[in-house]
Amino acid sequence: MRARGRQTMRTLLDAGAEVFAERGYHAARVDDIVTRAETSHGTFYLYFSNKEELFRALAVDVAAAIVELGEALPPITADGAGEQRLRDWLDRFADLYERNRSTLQAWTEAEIGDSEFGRLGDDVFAELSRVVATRVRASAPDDIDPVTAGLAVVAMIERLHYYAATGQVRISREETVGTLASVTHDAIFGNTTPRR
Amino acid sequence: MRARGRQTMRTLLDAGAEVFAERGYHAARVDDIVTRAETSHGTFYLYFSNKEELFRALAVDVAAAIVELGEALPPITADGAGEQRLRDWLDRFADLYERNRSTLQAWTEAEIGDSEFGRLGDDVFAELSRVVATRVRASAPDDIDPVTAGLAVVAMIERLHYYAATGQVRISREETVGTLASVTHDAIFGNTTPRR
Amino acid sequence: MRARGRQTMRTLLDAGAEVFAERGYHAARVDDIVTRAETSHGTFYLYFSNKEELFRALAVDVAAAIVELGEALPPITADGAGEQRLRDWLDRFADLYERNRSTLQAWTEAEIGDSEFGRLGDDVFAELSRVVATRVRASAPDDIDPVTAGLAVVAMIERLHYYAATGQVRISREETVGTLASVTHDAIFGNTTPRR
Amino acid sequence: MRARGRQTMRTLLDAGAEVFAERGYHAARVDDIVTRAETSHGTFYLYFSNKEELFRALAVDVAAAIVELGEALPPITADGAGEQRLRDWLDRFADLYERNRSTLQAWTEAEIGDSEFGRLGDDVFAELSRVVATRVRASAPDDIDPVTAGLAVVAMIERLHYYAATGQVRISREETVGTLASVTHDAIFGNTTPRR
DNA sequence: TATGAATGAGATTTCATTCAT
DNA sequence: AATGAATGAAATCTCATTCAT
Repeated sequence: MRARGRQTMRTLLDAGAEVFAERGYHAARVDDIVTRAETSHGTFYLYFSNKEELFRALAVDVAAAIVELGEALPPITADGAGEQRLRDWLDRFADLYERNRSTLQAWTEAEIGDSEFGRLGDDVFAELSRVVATRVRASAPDDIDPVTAGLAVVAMIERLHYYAATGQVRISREETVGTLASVTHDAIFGNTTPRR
Repeated sequence: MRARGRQTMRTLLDAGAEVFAERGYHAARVDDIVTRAETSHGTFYLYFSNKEELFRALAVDVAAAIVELGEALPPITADGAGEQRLRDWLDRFADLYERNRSTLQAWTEAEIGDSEFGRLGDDVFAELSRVVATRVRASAPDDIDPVTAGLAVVAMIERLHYYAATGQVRISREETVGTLASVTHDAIFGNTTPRR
Repeated sequence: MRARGRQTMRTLLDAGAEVFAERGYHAARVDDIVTRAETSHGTFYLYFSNKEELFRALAVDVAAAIVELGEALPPITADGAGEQRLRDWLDRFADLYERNRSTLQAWTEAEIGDSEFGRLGDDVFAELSRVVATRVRASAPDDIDPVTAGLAVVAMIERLHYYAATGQVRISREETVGTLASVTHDAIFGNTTPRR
Repeated sequence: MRARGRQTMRTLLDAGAEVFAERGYHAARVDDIVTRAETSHGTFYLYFSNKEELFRALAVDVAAAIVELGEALPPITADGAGEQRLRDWLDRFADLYERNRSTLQAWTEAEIGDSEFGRLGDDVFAELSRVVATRVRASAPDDIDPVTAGLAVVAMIERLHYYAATGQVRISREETVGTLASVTHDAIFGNTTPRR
């Protein structure tokens, strides 16, 4: 594939991301995508064998970015510095979510049955949960599984962003990050800030 | 509607719930539903004006049950008794999720764009979050919004069940409930169990 | 399937046979068939999952008729009575070919690669050849295989009708039957009619 | 056209012959041909204005070879020497069929409706039939048309090779040629070999 | 002379919904 | 109250051919 081809593919991917975000995965039509990309159906099928494959191409990239970010999660300590590091990391997560809002939103909808998306999503979540687990392990009570606890935290982080992104609730980015940092840190180390 | 009609409607609702669970809202075909219900297309449209309406009929019931359960959330105290009450409530939530697994799973997928499902889901979540917020308020640090924190917790609870239900991860019901109780209680009151 | 459904299916089969005959298997469009049958695409796919399946339905019937006719091939003797019986049988074959002209013509075109049509055609030819072989066996020279000779004769019969039917050559039905009877009988028993 | 151009054209013709043989005329894609020829769509249309023209280029050559072979059919006599000459000629026909198997196989499928291929094929068959007719004429009974009889024989020869070539039946080349020689000679002069 | 990319007309297929009985 | 049949709009996908370099 030459430069022109790569450019066309890029245009299609971008158009796809936009359309998926606007209309959702299922309601998105290949026709919408090619119209947005100002190209033809024929060209679309030159690069992707169907809508699902284009989505997978988007999802794979995002998955890689999430895993990479997961690996960058720093050790979290019980003190204020630890909470700040957590907050910084969550800020980067928010960046990533914002940048890939459309794909992540559509992912939820595509993730049904035994599609590959599901498995891809699993891998990402499993990886993230494992990383979080290593941070939780040090402090978790004996009777709960750190990996499950990690998964719960990851689920919370992802879903709150999802609700914020879809506009189902109206929360600012700062609020989202701040709340998650506080709740997560408390969940791990206990609530040490002064009560009202 | 006579007894026979009610029976037919019931059969269709049950069939719909199963098919939605298996294939997801979008992939579910009216044909799948009527085949499962051992009836005909004609009959389907005698009771529901379209696929969406059948789903709404399922969703409305579940939504009411969730709101009702939310209202039953007892005051949570920092001590062991408080955590036990939280655990008991989460147990009932697990019951509810299990009983309506199919609808709740499909809901996620249907919840896109500006459909009524989304709004219905919003109401449910908002209501639950508000209730949780009243419990969180007492202990949350000054700088975070209790409603947002409540929403975060609710998101965590719902999503972990979702992952467990779809089999994307393999966690037992006990583990799910236990972890959620522990993490949630810790998030609110701090981790008071002995560290390893 | 009720009476109405059977009628619709019949209409589609008839329309298919006509269209295949007129335009050939490959050039035939589902659209041509439904237009001819005065029905809709939707209805077509209610009865056949694609063009190929409709053709197979036609071909299976014809195949059965040919095999049945093959079984009716009487013992052929060297005398004039034998040739007359052969001629009568070829007349019935001509009837059958005429009645199913369209399908048999299209079959040639569809029969390529490893499609099921090919195998179906094989079975028919093999069966016919075997029957002819039993008649040839009595008189064939030692060094040739009666089944191969039977196949050769069957090939000749089928192809001559095909050429006559497609109009590639202009031969009357009488001429076709007469020539085949004479040539086939001679091939088996030797040319006993007076030379010019 | 320079040497390089001729080479490219040759490569395309060869690739076309292979692909037509494997997949049949209709199922053959220009894409298959250019991939096999390790060249591009652009180049294909530089040498042939369409798929049909490439096929015609192949067919014309084969047609000429068949006509030429037809003219080489020697006078056939009733004695063993005559049958041997016939056998030798059929052997050359088998050579020709083998060499051009791919094109001849595809030809059958392409020959539909009023395409030029049909007419090309007609000419070839007509020519062959006429030649065979001159050999048959001497011995045929009064009531059959020698040209029709010739056509019947030609049809038999061609089809038996076709069946053998497509692998629809499993006959060796020797068996094919032997059977055709025997049956054809018998058809013309009567069966003179000793009966079993 | 060669080619990768683009095209778009047209084919197939699906499926929610309506109809006639 | 029930149903089998029909519909057709809209979606997906294919591929011979043309274009720009």
